Amino acid sequence: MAQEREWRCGDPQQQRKWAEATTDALRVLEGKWKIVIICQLFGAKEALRFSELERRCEGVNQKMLIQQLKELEKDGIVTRTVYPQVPPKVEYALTEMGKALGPSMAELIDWAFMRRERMADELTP
Amino acid sequence: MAQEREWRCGDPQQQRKWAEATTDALRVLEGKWKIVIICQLFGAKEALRFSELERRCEGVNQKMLIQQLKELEKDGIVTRTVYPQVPPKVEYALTEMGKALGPSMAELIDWAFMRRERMADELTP
DNA sequence: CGGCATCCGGGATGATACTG
DNA sequence: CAGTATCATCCCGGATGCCG
Repeated sequence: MAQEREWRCGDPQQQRKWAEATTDALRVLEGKWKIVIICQLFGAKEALRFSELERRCEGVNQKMLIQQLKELEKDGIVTRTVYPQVPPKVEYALTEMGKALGPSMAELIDWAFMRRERMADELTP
Repeated sequence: MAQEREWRCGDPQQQRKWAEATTDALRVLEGKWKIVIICQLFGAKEALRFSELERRCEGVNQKMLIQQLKELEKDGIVTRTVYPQVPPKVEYALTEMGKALGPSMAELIDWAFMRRERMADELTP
């Protein structure tokens, strides 16, 4: 949308260039749980507590979740807000840069549903 | 688009349901190079030779590329075509399921460009 | 020469117990 | 509740060899 897909041309030189750009940017999303985390934060439409995030990212463990959240925070994708109270409360939300991933995540979630439907179809033809 | 984003509602029960669906589907994209591979195949608009793919996925090594391609093939995302000739020629292309990831990958690539621009802006304000 | 397999070291990931 | 610490495991990367 923003780029009008001007990058999708046949010029090898140009392709090499955006290949580099994407590889570089995708490095931020590297890590087993990052896309899952972002999808969940995006779908929730609001900040999520650590425990809630942990519940939604099925199969993740505390250590990994914390680590990946730290990296996402460092890369400017999520914000971490601490509420000084007992019991402790920490919320995570998407930054502007993180929210900009929204369209992509939305399409990804649609794909997930489409895929699940097709998988179900194959079992009952 | 396909789902009209009907999944993006406030109902906790519903959210838990699609959280599970997405987590499950995203497992297919798990692996350090899979999204990069798909992005490159999508951007190329055509089948790519192994060596060409290797060149475009900057930083990958043969072993990893082969492994990830095998998993993607097993999960029905890419097809592998062998041309019996010397020197050997093997081409990889997206399946229908793989092409369905197009919109998401396109948005992802746009995000990559947007991010690169913003990173450059921060260095020269 | 291009595509692919195998062996091994190091770093990422996971399971569990523990703390403020 | 939200982390930290420790140790086991597995994925990843580099090097090397094979085969048409």
